[in-house]
Amino acid sequence: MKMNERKKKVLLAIVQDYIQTAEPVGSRTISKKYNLKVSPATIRNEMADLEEMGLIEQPHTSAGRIPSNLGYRYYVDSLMERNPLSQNQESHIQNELNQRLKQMDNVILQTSKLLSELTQYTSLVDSPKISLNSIKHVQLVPFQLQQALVLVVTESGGVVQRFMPIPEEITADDLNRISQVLNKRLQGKSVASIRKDILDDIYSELVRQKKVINAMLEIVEQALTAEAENKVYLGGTLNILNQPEFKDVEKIKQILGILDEEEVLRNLLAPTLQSGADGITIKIGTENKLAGISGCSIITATYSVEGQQVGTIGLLGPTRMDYAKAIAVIETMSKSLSKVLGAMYK
Amino acid sequence: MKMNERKKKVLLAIVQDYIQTAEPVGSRTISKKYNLKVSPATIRNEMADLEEMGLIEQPHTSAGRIPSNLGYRYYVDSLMERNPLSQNQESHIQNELNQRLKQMDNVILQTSKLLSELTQYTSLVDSPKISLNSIKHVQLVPFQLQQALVLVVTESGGVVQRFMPIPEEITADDLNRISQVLNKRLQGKSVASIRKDILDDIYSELVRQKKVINAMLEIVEQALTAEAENKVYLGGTLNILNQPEFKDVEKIKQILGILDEEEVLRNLLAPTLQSGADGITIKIGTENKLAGISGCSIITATYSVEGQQVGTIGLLGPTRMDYAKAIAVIETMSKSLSKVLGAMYK
DNA sequence: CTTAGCACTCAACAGTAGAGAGTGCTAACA
DNA sequence: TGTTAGCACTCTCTACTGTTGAGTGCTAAG
Repeated sequence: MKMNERKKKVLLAIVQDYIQTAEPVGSRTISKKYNLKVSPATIRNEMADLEEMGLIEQPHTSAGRIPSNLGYRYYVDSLMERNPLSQNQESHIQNELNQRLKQMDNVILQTSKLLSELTQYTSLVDSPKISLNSIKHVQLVPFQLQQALVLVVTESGGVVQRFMPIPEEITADDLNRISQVLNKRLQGKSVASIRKDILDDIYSELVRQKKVINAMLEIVEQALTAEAENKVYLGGTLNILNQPEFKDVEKIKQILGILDEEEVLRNLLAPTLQSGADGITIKIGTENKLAGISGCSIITATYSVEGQQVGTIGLLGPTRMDYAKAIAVIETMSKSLSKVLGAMYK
Repeated sequence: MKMNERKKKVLLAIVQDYIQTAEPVGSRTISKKYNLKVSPATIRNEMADLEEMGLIEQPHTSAGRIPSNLGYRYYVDSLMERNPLSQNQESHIQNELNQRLKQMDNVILQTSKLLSELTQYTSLVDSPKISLNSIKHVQLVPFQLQQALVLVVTESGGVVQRFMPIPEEITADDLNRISQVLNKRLQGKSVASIRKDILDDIYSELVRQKKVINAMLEIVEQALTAEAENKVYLGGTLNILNQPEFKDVEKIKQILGILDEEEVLRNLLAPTLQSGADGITIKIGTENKLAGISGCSIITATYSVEGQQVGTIGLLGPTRMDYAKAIAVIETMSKSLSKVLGAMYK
């Protein structure tokens, strides 16, 4: 069976209409609304063919047709017009983003919010994983007897804090001195690159406090690897409840359960090999391995700093989502985000 | 109409049974299951009285009875046995809590998780608001040309970070010096108590950097008041979906919408005047002003450090919640939490 | 005061009928 | 050969109906 122009038009009409209405699309509707200039009967013939090809399906005998996963795929790959947002809309996003923030956490949070607001889908954004997460500043703050707060500021602007027990005999002054030495030696180094020679240097400068230093380095290492395991921000979680396909409490439970598990989200965002030239990946329906979201699609795009991909943003919606719009928005958004972050790291 | 012993027993039976089954309770059930030793007919008479008194109601003519809000209130105030958890269970909670954590954020988070796990309701915990949120340590970290990271550690162990622009001529050494001076002068002070004389001292020590210092103090102030506006942690948000009264998507949307707004949650937790001697407040059904949760009850308890109330923990469930258990758990939990926090602040 | 008996009410369920949407097939037409 | 009108058919959806069962309120007897 070959795909001719009219078949394409019919499929396009079905997908578009179904995306809009969430109702099966009948032959008459297509004939009238999308003026194909042929009668419903002809459309029906084409639809029978399309069904045979696996691109559309019938929920039940006397219903209209809805796109199959394959149908969406064909639509996304070949039919859909991918018109990027207009200059206007694009600069609107950039402005909005610029306006909303000052701080790292905030950039990500606001990106996520903006994404979900613009699309009415659920947005996922992971925080940038700056690969060379090296140390900018280390500080030991005396807290109470035998307890200190370890502060580590990373190159990426993140701050990690941990409490740490210290021996009684260490004074506040000691802590200060240790901080200074550590700073001198560790600044700009990534944890991985802290080698024995550096350690030896440190030890020789601070003979007495070897134990404290070791304990602390352990904490620093922990902290940095923990930070590297980046957080995923969610926006518009509840938007998904507005979709008619989620009228069932069981489904709601399932999807919200998934959104509650950060680990799972991280996997969802993990960009796939086959991401298009523009870094955009689209996973349709059952293409997602995860059972609970077989009725959903996920669109992801990566964002970068200085040409290096550092994170991913994504949109989660029903399989019947407005791909054209979602893609346009996410594309613009990833660009804007890259720009903002680029400026921050200068 | 007066409340006699038998009426109380009938009401108790109705409340308990309904809490368990979520089904209207009939006269026969009560007679059989709660062996009151009188016939259903007698029970029916009593029920008619109870209904007249507004303590129970009938969803429809031929259904059993369910407790009204007033009925729950009577139950909670006069009928319910408030047996605290056994030694065993109590120490279990304390252990569990001890085991789970090291760090402040963590204490609160884990408390919230534990609460919801134990009760299967949704838990709310606000982070402790240590009233004298004074400054423990201030640090300016040079970040890039003309940008520095301001770190403020508070007495409560919180760390706040902000970026801040700095004039070009200020060097890293300058920043260090400023940090040192500020630390000397500000340590132990709450923002409110930073008076002009302290400022003058600082200015006189750092004549050249007046502008930077002012900008920075502003940031510090902002940061601390922001931290004081404490975060509310949620646990088991989805538990509420397991309750049969939330089978309706609209209701789900409403309640989850509410749980999404931190501001609202803070209000829900705000302990009320009439909190009992033990610091436990119970709001039943429409006693909550907020429309969306008129079908829910909220139990809150305060927790304290060194005798001072510093925060609130709460449980949100359907009006038909297991008050006895919820109260017992929350009571124990607030004690445990106080203990853990007390130890942390020593 | 308690209880048995009884008529009554109402929700829930299953079954049925009719309407409406949409199809597939066939035969006629261009 | 492709297109179209016509028509029988299928299936969902809704409204209506009757039935069942739980539970009540009332009355009169114990």
